[in-house]
Parts: sequence; structure tokens; C-alpha cells
Amino acid sequence: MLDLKFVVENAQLVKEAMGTRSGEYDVDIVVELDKKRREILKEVEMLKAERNRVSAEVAVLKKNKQDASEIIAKMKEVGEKIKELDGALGPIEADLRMALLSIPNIPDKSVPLGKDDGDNVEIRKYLTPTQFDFTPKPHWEIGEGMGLLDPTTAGKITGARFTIYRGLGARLERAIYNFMLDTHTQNGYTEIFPPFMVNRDSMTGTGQLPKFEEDAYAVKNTDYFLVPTAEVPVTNMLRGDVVDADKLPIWYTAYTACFRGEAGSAGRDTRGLIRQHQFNKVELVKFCMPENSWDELESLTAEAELILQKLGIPYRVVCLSSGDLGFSSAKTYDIEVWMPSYGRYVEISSCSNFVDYQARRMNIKYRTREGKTGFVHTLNGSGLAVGRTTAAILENFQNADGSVRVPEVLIPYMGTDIIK
RNA sequence: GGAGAGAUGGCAGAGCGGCUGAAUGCGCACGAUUCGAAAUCGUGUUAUGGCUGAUACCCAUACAAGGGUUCAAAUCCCUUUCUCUCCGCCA
Repeated sequence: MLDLKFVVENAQLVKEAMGTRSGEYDVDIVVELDKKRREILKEVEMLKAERNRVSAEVAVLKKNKQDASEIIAKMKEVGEKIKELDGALGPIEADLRMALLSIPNIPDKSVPLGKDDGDNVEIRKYLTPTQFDFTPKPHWEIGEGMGLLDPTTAGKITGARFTIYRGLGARLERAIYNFMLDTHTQNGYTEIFPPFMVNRDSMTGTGQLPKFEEDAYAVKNTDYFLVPTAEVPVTNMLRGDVVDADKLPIWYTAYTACFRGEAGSAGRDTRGLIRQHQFNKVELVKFCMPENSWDELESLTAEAELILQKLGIPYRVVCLSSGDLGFSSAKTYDIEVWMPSYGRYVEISSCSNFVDYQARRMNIKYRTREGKTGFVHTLNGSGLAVGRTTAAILENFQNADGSVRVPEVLIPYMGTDIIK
């Protein structure tokens, strides 16, 4: 969340920033609630100061065995008044927090202004779109044709938007996330294997709640949620902590299955691995000092790109426009992989700098040697979405005879150089 | 699932109705000492909110979280969460 003081003192600026995003956000309500809160607060704090003062007098009287019943009776009234005002304050503060949580991050100055993904700006490109001297097949045809992917049986045992991987298909998926984890740990990331279920506080900490509860899978009879991304458990590892500045930056990488309701995407990408309710992803998460977060965003993006470079798959990097920016993010680069069946680039990673937005929400602070504290900056990015990588490999490395070449770096993991 | 113990500052650990925002130790900062350092000595060192030009003063709040008792709660009561020990069960 944003800093309350900042919002109240710069309401106009915040409103303008919200205007560049998609969606409507109520900044005025925050200002109003804060004003109300402060009015009551002043009154109740005065009463409390009086109570504290008089209570000290009572202590002295009692010590000297003197009668204090008169002022005790008077303080009882003050106590009731305090209780009343505190009672009024509670709901206002709760509303205020909710209102503040409902306001997204302010886009960084460098973010291109725009309405939606049509205004995203291409930053760089790697390789050129794959050319074929035959008509390439989409990955779901390749996968189902060779028995690597089986959405039909998955539909029977679970439902739509699930897939069973079989044989070399399952092996390929596993090879990919092992290769990703190995690459990232060699680059200095610490591997984390977190729980796949998290509590409500964690979902709120990273911003999935309260606004997007319908996208999440809740576990019945508990207050747990299936993780929509490893970002949630991994970023929340430091929730409420004060970290020694010397220990920063912290780089974590984690594989998890990810579970998403995909509310509002009915009819989109219904075939293949692009949009599933359960998919595998390797995530990159960073915690750093505020002054380093923009450099860390560049390196994090490069580290995610490295996977596609090593695999040899064409991609491009785009900077999301203000209108396409995620709720908690100040700036996001999407990495988009070339997908022949779509005839365009498809998102495979989203690398974001949240600056202090998540840290304030989660109360993650640093402490320097000199004792100075402040909110850390948090970043994360996919490194990468595994299912989409599988799809991209099947499509970009397919041969005319229907077989699929295994990328060089995956051969040790696959035990073969060809899938047929 | 059953029985018991516990949760206090960056860390360790006292306190168990008023004089405790919190002893003591560690860590850290500054100073003394030193050619410099170690050791030693001295001083200081929580956060959030209100007020404010102010990171100054003053005021309020906070001892897992939430509620209650009381003039007054880290201290008493209730609920929840988490941790540990023993038993059971299980991969």
C-alpha cells in the first residue's frame, strides 16, 4: 500500500497517477476518512492523557493509605467516554486501511502512458520469429499427437483447463523447471521450496486480497488458499521482519505449482497449455535496499531472459504501459516468447519492481549498522512459466516429420535429443 | 487427535496489577584510551500515530493477535494463531 501521509498530503498527485492506470480508484475517501480519524484521535488522546495523569495520582494516594474513591469515580466516567470514542475510531481505521489497500501502486515516471497492452513499448528482441519450410502445428496437436499431453483424461479426473503430461511430455516439463532452478541457483539465487497453500495474511501481503479473491482457490474448512504464484509464499517469508541491511539483497528462486481460477477469461486460450487452472512456474523474488531496486529490476529481467537465450527461443521484452500495469507494481517488463501457433509473442514472464508498496503492506524493513530503518524494496518475476515454455519448445523446435528437437541445454535432463 | 509448557526490544533474557517502554547481557553508534587495533571504561541506542517548519519538545499507543475486568494491565480472565515437550497416528 501507499504511505497514508503521502496520499493525504499529495492527494492531487496520487489522483493523477491513478488516472493513468486502468480502473477507478477512490483517493478522496482516504483523505476524508483520515480527517475524521484525526479529529477523534485528538479528543481521545487528550482524555487518555488525563486518565494516565490521574491514575498516577491514585497510585500515590493508595500508597499513603489515603482515600481516592472520589477521583476514581470521576475517572470511571472518563473511561467510559474513552471507550465510546475508541469504539467509533475502530471502524473508521478499518475502513481507512481497506480504502488504502484498494489503491494500487503509483507507476514509475519511466512507465509509458497508455490505455492497455496495445500501448506497451517493445524494449528489445532476441532472435527473429522461427521460420518453417512446412506448416507448423500448434503445440496441443503435437502434444496430443505423440501422447505427451492429455487434456481429455484430465477433464475426466478433474475438469476443464487441466492437463495430464505423460512420458517424455512429463519428463520435458520436469527437465525445464530443473534446468531453470539450476540456472538461477548458479546465478546466486537461493532455492526455496515453499508450501503450496498460504493463509489470508499472506495473500493480503502480496496484494491478491482483498481485491481479487474470486481469482484464488480457497481450501474448504480452512482459511488457506492455493498459491496463485510462488511470489506469495516466498515474499511473505519476510513479512513483519526487520532485516539487517548487510544481508540485502536477498535473492530467492522457487518452483511451485500455481493455481488460478482465471475468472473472466472464459473462452480465451482454451486449447493447449497457455491458460490452465494449475500450471508450473519457477519464480524469482528479490528483497533489496531502496536505492538499488531499479538496477535489480534490470538484472532480474536479464536473469529470466537468460533461460530463453540458453534454450534458443525467440522472444521480446516489452515495458508495460500504465494502463496494463499490475496492481502492486511500479514498473513491469513482460518477456514474451514467440508462439508460432498464435503468430505472435505470448507472455511467459512478468518482472516487476514493487518498490516499497508490498513492503509497507507486509511491514518488511531493513536496519542499517547505524540503526536507521526503512522499508525494503521487493521485486519478482517469472523465471519462467514452465507450461508455456513447454509449449514454446514443442512449437519452435518441431520438425516436418512431427518430431521435436530437444534444446541442447535440456538434453542432459531429457536423456534424449529428440522427442518422437 | 490427547496432555502439558510457552510467545517480551535487532538477538538472548528478567519482570507477573500502579514507581516498567520495559532490568541485565549481546549487538550497534559516539567518545576516552592507542601509532592503529583488540581488550577496557564512559555515554547513548524501539517502533507507530498525533501535534509541528522540524528526524526537536510534548502527548498517545504498542510486551504474539483480538476481546474483557479495573481508576490503572506486559502482569488477571476469555478467544484465536503459532512454537516446544510427551503420547497416539501416519508418508
